Amino acid sequence: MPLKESFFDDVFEIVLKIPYGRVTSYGAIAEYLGLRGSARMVGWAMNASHTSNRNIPAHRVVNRNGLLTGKHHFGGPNVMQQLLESEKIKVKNDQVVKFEKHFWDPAKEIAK
DNA sequence: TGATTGACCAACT
DNA sequence: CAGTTGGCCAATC
Repeated sequence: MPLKESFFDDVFEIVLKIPYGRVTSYGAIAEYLGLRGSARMVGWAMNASHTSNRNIPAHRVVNRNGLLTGKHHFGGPNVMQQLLESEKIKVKNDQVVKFEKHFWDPAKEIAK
């Protein structure tokens, strides 16, 4: 088991562990990795997710406000919202409804 | 090789 | 209350 090849792989692992109908935030992932403050890197990882061989449900990752900041990176402005609504997650005004309810904290759920 | 930017967040002014 | 700054790491110019 090699060490972390890169910061992105760790992010992908976590994102892949997000259960159906749940969402998390960039900051939560970064913080779980002990990189609080580098939430921007999580965004970069998401940007690279589409190049990864794995299918990364990046639509389950939103900003701290539950806002779909990266919706434009899905190939379309509506794609992200559509994907979320497909998982019974309601999105209104580019924002996840009841975000706190759908919020999935890796630090608590993964329980390393 | 140095400077800039990037799907963020929190604190400070 | 809104705009600015600092912070973190990696990739692009």
